[in-house]
Amino acid sequence: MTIPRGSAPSPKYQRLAADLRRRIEAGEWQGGAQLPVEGELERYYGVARNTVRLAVDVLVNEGRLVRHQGKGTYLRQQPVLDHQAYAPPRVPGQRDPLAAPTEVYAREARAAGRRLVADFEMLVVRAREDIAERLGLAAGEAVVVRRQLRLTDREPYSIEESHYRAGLAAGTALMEPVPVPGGDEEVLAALGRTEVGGVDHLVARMPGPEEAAWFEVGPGTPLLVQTRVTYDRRGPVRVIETRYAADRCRLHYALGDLTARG
Amino acid sequence: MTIPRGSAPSPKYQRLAADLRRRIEAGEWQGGAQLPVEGELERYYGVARNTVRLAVDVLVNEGRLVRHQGKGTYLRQQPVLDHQAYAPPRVPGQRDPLAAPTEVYAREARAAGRRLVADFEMLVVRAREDIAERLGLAAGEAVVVRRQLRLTDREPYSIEESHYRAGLAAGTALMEPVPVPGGDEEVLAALGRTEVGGVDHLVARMPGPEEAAWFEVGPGTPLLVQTRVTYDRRGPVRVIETRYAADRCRLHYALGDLTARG
DNA sequence: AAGTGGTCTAGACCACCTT
DNA sequence: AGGTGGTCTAGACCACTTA
Repeated sequence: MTIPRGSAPSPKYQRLAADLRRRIEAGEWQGGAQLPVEGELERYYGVARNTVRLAVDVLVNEGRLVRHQGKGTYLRQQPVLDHQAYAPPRVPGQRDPLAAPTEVYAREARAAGRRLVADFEMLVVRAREDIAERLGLAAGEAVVVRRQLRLTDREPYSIEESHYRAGLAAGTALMEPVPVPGGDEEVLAALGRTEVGGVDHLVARMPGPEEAAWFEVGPGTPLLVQTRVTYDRRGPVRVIETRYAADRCRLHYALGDLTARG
Repeated sequence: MTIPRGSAPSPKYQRLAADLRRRIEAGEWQGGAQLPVEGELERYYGVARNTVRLAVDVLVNEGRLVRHQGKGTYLRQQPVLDHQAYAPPRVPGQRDPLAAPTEVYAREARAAGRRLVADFEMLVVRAREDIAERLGLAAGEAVVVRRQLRLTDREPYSIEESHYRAGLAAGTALMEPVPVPGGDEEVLAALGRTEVGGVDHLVARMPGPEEAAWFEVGPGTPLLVQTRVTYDRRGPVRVIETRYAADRCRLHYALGDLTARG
């Protein structure tokens, strides 16, 4: 047994995890480098293979390592893509859009030297309970969901879903299973329902199995979920829920008076 | 082997996890109820104990279950506490504070029927690289960190750290190891450095070992990290980094024109 | 003392990737 | 073919909680 005994946690696999964490932070392996294979760690630390795996599990769940079957265990590297979630209007009184058209994401990706593509889906479903409540609907009422699935350089990035009351979308381009060229805002404006205000709710949580599969994330990567309710004078217009793989994104909000700096 | 074979994932422990997930979602166990003990699952599904543990690991990492040594495995329940991270001024031209004094958190907790308490620490350290950059400092320059450790009903809730350039804090109440009664904003105002604008950066990530220990979270609970840089006309004033246990909080941002609704 | 989850071992075989 | 991580077993003992 060659594992350093820190003070507190006695379990062997935790001390092993702590030692690997220390070596990682000391920069022993750089970039997306491969760690020693399990057999080597087994011999080096003089423990059973399952103990090595328990230790590596800890670091995988912390988001530091990633395992690739048949290849090895690697340091994870995380290039993030920033997204401006909101900025107040530059000219007072002028309205900034509360929804970012795909073009905004594409521009942000381009600025980072990456290419963004998006798939589109339209579906009609019973509203989830929290969505119904925010739209002021009865539980189980139908909503139109317009979904954008975004990838940067083939890497899954976000799922954005706009939820509309079925009666609002009926008979408009919002029922078409294709994106509206100028963005859904254009349709809403034509309906006299221009969004002037909104509220964002932000939470982080671990993905469920379907989400983990779509985002291609294992344990150790949470989702960042942004839920925006937009309003006009008549009430709520839509709920936009956007889920991001948290290791690939950072959301920005500009606040207050920005003529200062920002 | 009594585990239902879904279609895709053949590994036994994954099918077992999927079946437990299904039973959880079907409401077989409610509230913070205890699941069958490992030995019982072992017999019921006809697998080895380690296989049961692998399956339960999956659900723990998804944040659905929590294990208590010597007691059992339980459904996790998550009462969240909402926090208004920002709202634009109600009267145009009037300034809303960009930092929420402890009193705001206390009021939000009270509204949820909980009691909030906070510990305070002041320390002088070399600035982290990203903090230095945002404050416009050279790498390794000293900063004053004023830290609020907040708990609701003894449950760890958030760690908020305000970072000030050492030269700014020198000779002021910001150097005192106690909270400023009216909030640090009062001191800044007296220095002629009233914050008028800011930018928030939001990310989610898994906690490191110290963070997991302080927040009393195991695997399956990410952190939500809010980093706010505030400005006045002369430049950046401070960086406020707030870390929340993501299962205990939800951040709100009010956007645009709120006279509409919200 | 009994019951629960936590740790650890030793070994087997499988699935995937590279050569 | 050989190496890597992935799965699974069977059994042992430890640590913590409750009665």
